Amino acid sequence: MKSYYITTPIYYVNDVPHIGHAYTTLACDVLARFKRLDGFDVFFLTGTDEHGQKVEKSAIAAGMSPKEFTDKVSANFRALGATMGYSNDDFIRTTEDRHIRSSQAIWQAMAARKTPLGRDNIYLGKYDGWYAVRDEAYYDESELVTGPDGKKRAPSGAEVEWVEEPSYFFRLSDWGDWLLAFYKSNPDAVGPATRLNEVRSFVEQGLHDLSISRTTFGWGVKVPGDEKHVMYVWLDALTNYITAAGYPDVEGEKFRRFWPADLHMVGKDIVRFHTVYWPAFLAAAGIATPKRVFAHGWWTNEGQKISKSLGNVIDPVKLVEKYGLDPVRYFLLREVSFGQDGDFSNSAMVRRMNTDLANDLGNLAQRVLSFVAKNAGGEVPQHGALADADRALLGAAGDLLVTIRAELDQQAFHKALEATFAVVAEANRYVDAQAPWTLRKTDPARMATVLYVLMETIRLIGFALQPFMPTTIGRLLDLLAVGADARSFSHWDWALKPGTKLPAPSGLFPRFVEDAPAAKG
RNA sequence: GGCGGCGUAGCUCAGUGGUAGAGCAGGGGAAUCAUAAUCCCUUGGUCGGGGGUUCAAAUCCCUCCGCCGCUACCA
Repeated sequence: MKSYYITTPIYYVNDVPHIGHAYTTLACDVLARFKRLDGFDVFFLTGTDEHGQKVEKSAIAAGMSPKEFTDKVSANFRALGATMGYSNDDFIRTTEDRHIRSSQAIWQAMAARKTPLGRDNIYLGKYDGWYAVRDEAYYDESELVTGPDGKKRAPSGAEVEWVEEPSYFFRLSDWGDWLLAFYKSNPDAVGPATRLNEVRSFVEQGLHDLSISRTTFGWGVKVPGDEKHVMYVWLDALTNYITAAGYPDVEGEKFRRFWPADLHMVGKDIVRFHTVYWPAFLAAAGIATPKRVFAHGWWTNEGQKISKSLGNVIDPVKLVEKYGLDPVRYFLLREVSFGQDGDFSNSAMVRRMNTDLANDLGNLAQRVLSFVAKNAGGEVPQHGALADADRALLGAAGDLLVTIRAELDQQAFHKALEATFAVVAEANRYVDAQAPWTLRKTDPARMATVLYVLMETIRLIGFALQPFMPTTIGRLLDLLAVGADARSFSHWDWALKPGTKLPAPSGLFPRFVEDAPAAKG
């Protein structure tokens, strides 16, 4: 059985879950569900990133130990998973023992090996720079401004001071040529293509060595052999992807089956960590690199950039409460070309719900199924010989699997949905052209064939949409009396059996009607 | 500043040399199985401005204008 390993980033516990987190994991969930239906042995991973100075400080501020704090906030992300219907197979936390072992192991593997230029991958140096205590951040000399009092200040206005601390470094500067060769021989390693261009030009500028340890705080993975240091959060965080695959047990069945990962899904803000640092870390440790990293875009809210200070953060839980889970899942992956930025607006959401889901798909199912219930005895109709129009429609529906498989392998969710809804539209045209309400009087046998063709088409549409809207489509397949054991793509060509008793039809995608503006007073 | 991308119908976008396209929105009609849903027809663009190459350019080249992304160690 072919394997498929897909990951979300691990989410930083200092954040409150928002639409961005929900979106990334949703995209992975759809791919994971699709691959399972398509016969793959899927490993779908998400989790939380729990180390670092900010977490330590937040815990103190909340009057908790870091462990208590992270237990609490990590649970918020698990809760989001339940709300959104995610099907992840594992949920990793970087504070787990398995991950600490794994992080220390990759450090040692990197330390034991040489760069392409024959030098040590890791060396002890000192990390220095202009540090703003207020901002808890380092600034480059070029960013600083000197005030009238002669003091250097950060762009934020905070005073900076020159600080030095001992730090281990990763000799990233030796890996530039290797990375460029990597991109060249693996053009699919980074998507969309525009991100690959950016990353390549970044690497072409030349790479600096990377500080990979800190001594100024303690909430992290201890550096093996020098416990005054904790590992740089990104090295720790990225390593989660191999931890969950069983690292350092590289001979284990799980690691051999799932590593290298098929896809790391990320937001566009963390492309560099995943396409420069991560491959370099892995190569330095002698571990295979992931097959693909895909970066999606950001959402705006009613045309406005989303920010905490504007107070327009989108809470996915509220969206689901208002519009329902499956419509939200559909909208997020249909509305924008995946990889691009997109805008969330109430009007666009409602338009998708009512036009695509209620009018086109929901009404197609309803008009066909209720017609069958009333005029075909409430069972799968017995079909006769197929006419050209029948074969055309069934052919279009049958082709969907090949189409959406190809689109989803390129993370083109919107195109997969577009292709599927083109068949929905074709089916609606077919209903009008065949007019079963007329055939009922003139040619009942032909009517039965038409209804059968429509039911089969709806079954295939449902199959294609299962990963996107699992709950509602599950109900649709129930209405078609497709057994739970007959819904994987190995049953794509399976056909409905005439005479099968059908349950009473019921609506699947209600129209969304805005609440009437509440009368004041 | 450097590198890259974008600017096509009211809106969102497809279209990389050969008589301008889709969806939604707008207008008209048909049908009546259905969640007043569906189906058909239709209005609408000097393809950001200018110049050039070519028998022919949204599509190639130059230039100008506007917008956006990246340009390192916060997750």
